[in-house]
Amino acid sequence: MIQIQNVTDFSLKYTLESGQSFRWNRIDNAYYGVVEGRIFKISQEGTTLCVESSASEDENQLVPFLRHYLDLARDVPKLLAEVNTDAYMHRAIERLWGMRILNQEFWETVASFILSQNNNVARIRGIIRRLSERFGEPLMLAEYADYSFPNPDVLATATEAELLACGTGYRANYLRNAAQAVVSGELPLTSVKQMSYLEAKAVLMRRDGIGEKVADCICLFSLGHLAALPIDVWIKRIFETLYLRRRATHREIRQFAHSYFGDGVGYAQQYLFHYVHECSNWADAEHLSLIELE
DNA sequence: TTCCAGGAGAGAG
DNA sequence: CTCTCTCATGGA
Repeated sequence: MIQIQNVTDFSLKYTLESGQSFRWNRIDNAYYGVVEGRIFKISQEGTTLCVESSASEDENQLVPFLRHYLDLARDVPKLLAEVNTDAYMHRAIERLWGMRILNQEFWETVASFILSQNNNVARIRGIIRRLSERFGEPLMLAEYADYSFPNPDVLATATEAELLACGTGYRANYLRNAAQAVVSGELPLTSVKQMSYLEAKAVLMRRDGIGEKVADCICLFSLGHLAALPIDVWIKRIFETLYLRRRATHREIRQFAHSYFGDGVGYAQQYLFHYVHECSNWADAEHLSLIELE
């Protein structure tokens, strides 16, 4: 067991349970998940993270890897201070203090958010679990068993029936086409990782099944582009009712959000998104009464 | 039964 | 450009 000390302004719970990763399971006080081919067991005690890995890696490999994955090197208090611009953001930041944006493996994030469209988190998790069981490699950490996320070449040769059996629904061909594009080099993952936010987003959106919202999720949750702003129905609703107080196009929301929150808009978005889900009675908040929009 | 879920694409206007 | 309809699936 390896410890990561002096981890301040970090919440393992909010980071792993805020809908950016679909691979973590909480058992008692610990989170089990598969990241890039090995199982991690992570628990947080104050400012200490206790980590176990199914791979035989020493502290000098594991700690830098997880610090990057969990975004621990970022000055989050400074970033949050910059987007703490109103009472509502203040509440979200206070409530979810320490939530960070993960830096997840690129291909898994591409595939996961292709599957996320018109879907809910519980079902997305189930689909990804079944895909991993069916097409991934088995892994063990003590008594805990899981599977690696399947590589593009495996999914590229899967039949539609096999993908449908995992519950992908009509997204099966989107997933397989993306996998084939990675294999063929049409979607060059390593070079996309080097691109700017807007370049990477444009390349991703050339794939069938990746629109603006999914591309932004990939850019934000995998590539570290904090200027990315995934606009789903809830983020749209928040900006329309709380900030703009009128119906607005995605373009208008995007423009407002960038001028209002600045470069850390992606982080701000994640706090807003998770806050409305954590507080399911968000409409009851006295300052956020639902406004009738024509 | 209908509605909804971290949407996207095709078609019409 | 915007609006509308449909897509597969399962839980509420």
